[in-house]
Amino acid sequence: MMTCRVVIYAADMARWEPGARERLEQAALELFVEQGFADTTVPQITARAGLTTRTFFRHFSDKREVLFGVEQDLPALIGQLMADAPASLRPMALIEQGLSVVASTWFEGQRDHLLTHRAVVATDASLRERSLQKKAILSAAVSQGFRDRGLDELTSTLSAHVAVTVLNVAVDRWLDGDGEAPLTDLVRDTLHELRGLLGEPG
Amino acid sequence: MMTCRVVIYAADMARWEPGARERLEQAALELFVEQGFADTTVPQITARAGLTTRTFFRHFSDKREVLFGVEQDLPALIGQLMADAPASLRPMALIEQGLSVVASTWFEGQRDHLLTHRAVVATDASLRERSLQKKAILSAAVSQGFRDRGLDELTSTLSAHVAVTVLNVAVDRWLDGDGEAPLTDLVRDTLHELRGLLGEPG
DNA sequence: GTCTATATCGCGATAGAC
DNA sequence: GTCTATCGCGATATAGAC
Repeated sequence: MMTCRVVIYAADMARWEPGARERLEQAALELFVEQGFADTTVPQITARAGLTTRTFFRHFSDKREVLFGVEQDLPALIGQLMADAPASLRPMALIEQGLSVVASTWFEGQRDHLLTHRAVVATDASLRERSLQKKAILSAAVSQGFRDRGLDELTSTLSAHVAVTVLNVAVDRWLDGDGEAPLTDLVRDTLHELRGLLGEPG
Repeated sequence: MMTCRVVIYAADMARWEPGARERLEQAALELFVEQGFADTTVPQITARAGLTTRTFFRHFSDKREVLFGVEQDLPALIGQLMADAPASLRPMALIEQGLSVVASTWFEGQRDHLLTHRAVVATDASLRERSLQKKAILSAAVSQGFRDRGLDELTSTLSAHVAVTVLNVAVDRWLDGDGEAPLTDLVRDTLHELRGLLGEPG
């Protein structure tokens, strides 16, 4: 058995410590780093968090989801961002500007945590799969944002793919690098590279 | 790879009815259409195919995978296609040409089956997730193909994303439409739209 | 081919917040 | 009182071990 952080649940105390969800997320991440995702059971996670197995599944639809709780707000935030932008902005201008904002408000300062997170996700196929789903959800939100701005279906879909791809590629470059270059610069550069690629004769 | 299947069964093929894999795929698809993916158990599938549960998991790593057996060869085929193409072809030219070939050799004639397949996948979140993984595998293969042609990491990654996105969007348009327009035309048009989008000022 | 772990989820009871 | 979070028990199917 590992260290069971048996946090005091004395009779006179409140029945539950607050922040069950956060405790589950932290306990899970710790255990995944220590022993791997597949070798960690949900009962182990809940034991460390001082909760029961049943409670885990009320907070997270499955074992993988405990690693992606933070990303849940990103689609809504981006939707807001897109709705607030001037209606006159053309798609590519909105993408460039929006990604810059997201890079500096959402990702900046999270590099260490993202490195840990990415390393854990990389170890397991089912986690990589879930990670892809999160990106698809983001893409769908961006696409919806474009449609709400009056763009047609096709342009919205393609614009969303461009935006999410550029962001993902830029984030990966950011994490692979030494952390010196700001993510915003890498976003701009990645977008520039993509433009150059598409501009070539074909 | 599934080469192990061939090796194991080759020695004593007569003992088994041939086409176990195909029977499992067909039985599964039928049952998924009839009662839904989640409400269909692996024992139900194997019962219809006249096999045991254990056999199912020898052929498919999990229940979802039975729907994606066909896509298994696509990455290798595309890798071959890219290796055979003239070294002088620029990335975008290769994409345009390669997608045209794939559209006419791989997808053409499969529209009805793809419609059924897409409808089943759309009903279940875990299937949509697996579908995304297949697309990511394809993207990785394309990216590798570009790297093998001497392109740098970034260009390869972006080119692969462009190729796979254009193909996926075009296929979706093809399936959504009335089937009159050939997929190759939709691929060309989708690529043209993407070019126009990226060419805009930003 | 058999056996088993454990992910996942339905149900009823309970405890505290409001 | 209602509402929500938690617990405890139990059932089933997937998926992997032997």
